[in-house]
Amino acid sequence: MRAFLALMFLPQLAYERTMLTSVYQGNAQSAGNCNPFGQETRGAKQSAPRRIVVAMSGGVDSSVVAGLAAASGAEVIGITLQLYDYGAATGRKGACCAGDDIRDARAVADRLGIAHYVFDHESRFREDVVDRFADDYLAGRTPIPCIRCNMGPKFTDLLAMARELGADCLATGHYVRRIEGDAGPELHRACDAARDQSYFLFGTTEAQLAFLRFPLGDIPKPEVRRLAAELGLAVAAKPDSQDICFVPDGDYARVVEKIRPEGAAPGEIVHASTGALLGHHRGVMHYTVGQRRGLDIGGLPEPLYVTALDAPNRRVLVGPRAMLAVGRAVLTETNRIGPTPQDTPITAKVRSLAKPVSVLLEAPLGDGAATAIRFLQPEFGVSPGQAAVLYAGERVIGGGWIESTEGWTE
RNA sequence: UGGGGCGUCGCCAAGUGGUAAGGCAGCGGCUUUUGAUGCCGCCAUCCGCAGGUUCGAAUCCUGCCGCCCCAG
Repeated sequence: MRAFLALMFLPQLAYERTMLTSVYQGNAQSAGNCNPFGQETRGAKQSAPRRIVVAMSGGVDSSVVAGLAAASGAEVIGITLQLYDYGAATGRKGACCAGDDIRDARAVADRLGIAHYVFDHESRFREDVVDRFADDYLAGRTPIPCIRCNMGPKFTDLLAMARELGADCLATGHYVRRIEGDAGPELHRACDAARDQSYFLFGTTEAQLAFLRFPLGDIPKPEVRRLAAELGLAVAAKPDSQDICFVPDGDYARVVEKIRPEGAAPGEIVHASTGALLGHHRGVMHYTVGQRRGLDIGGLPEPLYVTALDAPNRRVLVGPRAMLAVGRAVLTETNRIGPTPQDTPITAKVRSLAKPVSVLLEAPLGDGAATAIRFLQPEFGVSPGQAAVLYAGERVIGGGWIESTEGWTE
């Protein structure tokens, strides 16, 4: 209510409120509800939340979520987790949750007239995300810290804080849709396909999903920026975050080496099929399956790609592109969201930027169990440590971590 | 030191008189809330060195240097 009053006294508010209202109505049409923060039960009476916690990273997206929450009339509490505090993060573009971003989040909260808390989450983030990130690379895997961050600091820790604060829900700026289905809340791809972030949220449990709200799932990104501008938020033109937030300049290897110096142990580059010694490398952590650049091996008629990493022996295995074709992948730590369809085709994404491809699921998902997927067409560049996210149409039905792969055979 | 062959960008390699292809590697950029892939751009004023012939040579001639093979 405080936020609502604050907005009311802003001079240009009349126009803003009209515009915001139209956004809600747009939501209502596409998602079957009239309040992006409420229980999205089809046709049922809405239970409007009275207290909303918004995860504020300091970026445009979560700032707009805070603005939408404030305009809904609920009491809004913005929370920013300070995840790391590298000096290099200050003033850097594309970062989040540190330095200037925390100040940006605070400024947005002030502008909206909502409460804002910053919690020091550095040690937890380091353990759950950064250290694990480094260890994965040392083990020859290619980690996705953004997914670990969503699963831990954001959807476990921050969500718990929200509950403790008596919130009715936790809203984030992820581009993904939460739709109330017959069997409970479902996770769907964002309307703005180019912005869809469902890949990074496969680990969301059903219990977490019940408490989460993603108001941006129905809104195209340009519209979000326009909303930010019309709300008078200073972050309206702030560059999108990209790369890994805790890696200052895209040089992730430097971060890994700082945490685990042994990651720089050199080794051999050998041909995956002939075993021939082709060169040397300066650490397995510099490579991932499917990678072409950085091998520094010339003189061949066609390029070489990394086909596998043999961490125990510190060897990088390489071969022609054809050797990257994968037919099956074993998944571990699987999560299931909603019912797994029995007669609907299942597709999988093995990386964020990829069209979903048809797969067969060999065993049930969920509860951390292991299973495997079989690709109907060869899939290239599948790396252990990455996530395989499964879809039934637009709905995320779960996913798991790629433990190992098998080559494609006809 | 008799015979033969070869020396063109980091690597492979086309080009045998008309003014240096291409591939690999590398570098830069685009794309991208993971790592990659992909795409685009850049990358030998110079062809082992020194002379000569010619309007003009990496391409012809001579010498030297280096490497390889065969023969000792």
